[in-house]
Amino acid sequence: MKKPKTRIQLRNEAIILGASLDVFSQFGFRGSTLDQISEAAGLSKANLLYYFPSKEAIHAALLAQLLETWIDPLKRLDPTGDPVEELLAYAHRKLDMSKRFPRESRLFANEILQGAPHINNVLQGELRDLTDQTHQVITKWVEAGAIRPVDPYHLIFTIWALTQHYADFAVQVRAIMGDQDPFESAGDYLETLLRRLLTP
Amino acid sequence: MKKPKTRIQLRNEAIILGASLDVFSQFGFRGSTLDQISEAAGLSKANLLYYFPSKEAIHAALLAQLLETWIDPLKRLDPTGDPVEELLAYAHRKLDMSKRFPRESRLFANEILQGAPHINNVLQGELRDLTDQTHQVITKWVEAGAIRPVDPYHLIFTIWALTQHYADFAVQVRAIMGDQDPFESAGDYLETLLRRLLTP
DNA sequence: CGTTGTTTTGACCAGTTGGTCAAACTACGA
DNA sequence: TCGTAGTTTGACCAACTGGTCAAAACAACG
Repeated sequence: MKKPKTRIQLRNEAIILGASLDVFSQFGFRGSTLDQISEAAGLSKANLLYYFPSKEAIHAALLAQLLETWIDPLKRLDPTGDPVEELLAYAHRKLDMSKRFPRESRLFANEILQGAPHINNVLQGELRDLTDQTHQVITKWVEAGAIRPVDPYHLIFTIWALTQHYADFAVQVRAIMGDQDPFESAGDYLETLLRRLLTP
Repeated sequence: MKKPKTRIQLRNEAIILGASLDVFSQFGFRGSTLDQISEAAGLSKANLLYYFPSKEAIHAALLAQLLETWIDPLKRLDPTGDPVEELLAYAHRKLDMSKRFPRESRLFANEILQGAPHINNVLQGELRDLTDQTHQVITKWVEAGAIRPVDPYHLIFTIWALTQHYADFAVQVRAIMGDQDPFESAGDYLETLLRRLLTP
C-alpha cells in the first residue's frame, strides 16, 4: 500500500526539515514564511509544497520529530539507581541535548511561549504523567533520606530551566561570556550545584 | 518645542502599548500583526498608526520601556552587603518581576530567541558591563570565603534561567503543577537552593 | 530508444500585511 | 458660539502570504 520513498524524496525531505528548523526555531510558526524556508532550503516554494502539503504540515513534522527525543532523557531516570547520581546523569543528558540540538530547544521554547497551541495535549498528557512519576520517585528519595528535602517539581524545573537556558538564550550567554564556550564549564557547574543542593 | 500630551493621547498610547505587549509577547515581532493589536486595543488600525508611526515603533517603545526596568534589579545588588543575603535578595527581586510582569519577560525571551536583532547593542553594552561588574563582586566574595566557590557567570545564569522560567514557560509549568500557584513555593525553593549552593 | 512515473517550475490566485490619505468628526478654550 | 487643534475613520494601495495548477523537465527502466 505505502509506496517506498525515492532517494530524492528522502534527501529533499531532510533538506526541507533542516531548513525549516532553522527558520521556525528562530521566528516561531507565525513569524516564519514559506519563502524564508524555501530560500534556506534552496528549493522553490512550489517544490516545498510538493513534499509537504502545507506550512502546518512541515511544522507538525518538526514537532513530532522533536517530541520523540525531547522527553526521552527523563524516561531513562532509574528509580532504583543512586539518587544523586541519577539526577546528575539526567541533568547531564539534558545539557548535552541543549548543546547538540539548540535549534530544537528553541523550537520548543517558541512553541511554549506562544501558548503551546500544537502540543498542549502532550504537555497535559504524556509529559504530565511522566513528570508525576518522577515527582513520586524524588519524593521517595527524600523520604528515605537519600537526598536532602527539596520540592520535586521545582527541582525538575531547575534542571530544565538551566540546561535549556544555554540553548534558548545563547545570544545573551554569548554576549556576556564572550568567546568562552559556555558548555565547557556548564557541566561542572551543574554538577556542583546539584551536589550541594541534594547531597545529604 | 515639545508639545504637551493630551489626556486622550496618554490614554490611547497606554492602551496601545498594553495591547501590543499582549500580542508581541506571545507571537514575537514578526508573528504579530497590526490587526491583532488593533483588535486587542479596541482601536482601528488607522488609529494605531496615528499614535505610532509604524509597527516597528510600537515594538521599539515596548522594548525601551522594558529594558529600563529589566536590568534594574541587578543594579541594586550591593557589593558591601552580606553576600548570601544580597544574592538571595536579587533572586527574589527577579522572581518578583517574573510574577508581576510575565508578559514583559516573554517579550524579552522572544527577542532573544530571534537573535536579539533590536537589542544586541544593549546586550553587548550595558548588560555586559553590568554583568562584568557583578562577576567581579562575586569573585571577590568567593576569594574572601564569604560564599563557597562557584562560577559567577553560571550563578547569574542560574538566577536568570530559574526565575524567568516561571514566566516564559508558564504554560508548561501550569500543565505540570496544575492549579498550584508556582510562585507560592518558588520563593522558598529558590532560597533553599541558593543557601545550599552558597553558604560556606 | 521510448514510455512511464517522478520531480521541478513559473504563472497565477485570493486573502493578508503594513501603511497612506483625505475627509469627517470631536474636544475645548476664547 | 465659533474656530481650531486634535482625533477617528473607511477607502485604498503595493507588497507579501500560503497555496494551486498545468506544463515542462527529468529519471529510470525495459
